[in-house]
Amino acid sequence: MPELPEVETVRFGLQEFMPTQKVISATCDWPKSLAISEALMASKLIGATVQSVQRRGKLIIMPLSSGYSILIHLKMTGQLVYRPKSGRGFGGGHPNASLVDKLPDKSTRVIMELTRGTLFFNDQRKFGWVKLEPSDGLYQNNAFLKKLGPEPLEDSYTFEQFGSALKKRSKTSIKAALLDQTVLAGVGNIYADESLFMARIHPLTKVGDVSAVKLKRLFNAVREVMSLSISLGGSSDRNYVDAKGNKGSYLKFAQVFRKEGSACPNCGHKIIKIRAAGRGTHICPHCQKVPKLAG
DNA sequence: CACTTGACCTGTCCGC
DNA sequence: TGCGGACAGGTCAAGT
Repeated sequence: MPELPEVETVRFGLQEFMPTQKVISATCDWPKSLAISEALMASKLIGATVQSVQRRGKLIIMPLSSGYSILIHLKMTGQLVYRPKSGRGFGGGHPNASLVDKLPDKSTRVIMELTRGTLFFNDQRKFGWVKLEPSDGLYQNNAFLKKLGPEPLEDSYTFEQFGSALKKRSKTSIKAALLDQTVLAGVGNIYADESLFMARIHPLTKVGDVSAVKLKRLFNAVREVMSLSISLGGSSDRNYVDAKGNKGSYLKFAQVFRKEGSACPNCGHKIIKIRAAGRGTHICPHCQKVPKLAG
């Protein structure tokens, strides 16, 4: 579930704590979660200082003084939670003191000791990972970053970029195209469903059959939905929390996601759940209709 | 090449 | 109450 708004919320939280801290040690309970060789860890991670916390799509990037960058993908159930050493940072009164104090727990995969605190990478389903790659040329050399589409919330992102990326995917469903990280970066299942509802487009509509008016609506909807979610701290279903262990509140405002059986806020018809692009998909069958095929 | 499906995992929920 | 199976969803590999 961590999609762009959740990852951005995590990044924002970590940015407060991580820069200028030195990595003292890194240990893991599941080798795939910390995919860094012993030699690289010893020479480029331990003793290096974190310079900043960045995000590209759903990926967290932390450049180090060693010339390497820590890359972290949360995939579905990943959490990055920071705990300061006692007497600093959050203070005794912060609302998730109990959650943070319980770490590590059985889903903790990586523990990174820092100068002034500890970073926990928790990941119930073990799909996420922490890697280390050279900062120089990272965006050209990393296979994932190299083909990642534009950042939808950048001011420089245009409808023309959105439209031309979609032209190459005209035979696939609009939902599959939105989830394709090479079309645009950061949209996952929640925001795909929410923005398709906002734009009144059925998720199984072929990209080539979506009218120009609706495509423009969708372009705006993606940005609106994700901006709103960032302002609400993201979406917390089961697992997601931010760097301080706080949940996000966006799902309270969701119109269709996980709302099957309840009334559509636009027309009152019942929201239903279908399958599209291999994923559970939530629509209002009255507001979102597949266009009738000609002939 | 365009596109879809299965694998990677664990925890939860549902039906019997 | 226990057990099997479906499901959750980001990305890559493998398949059509």
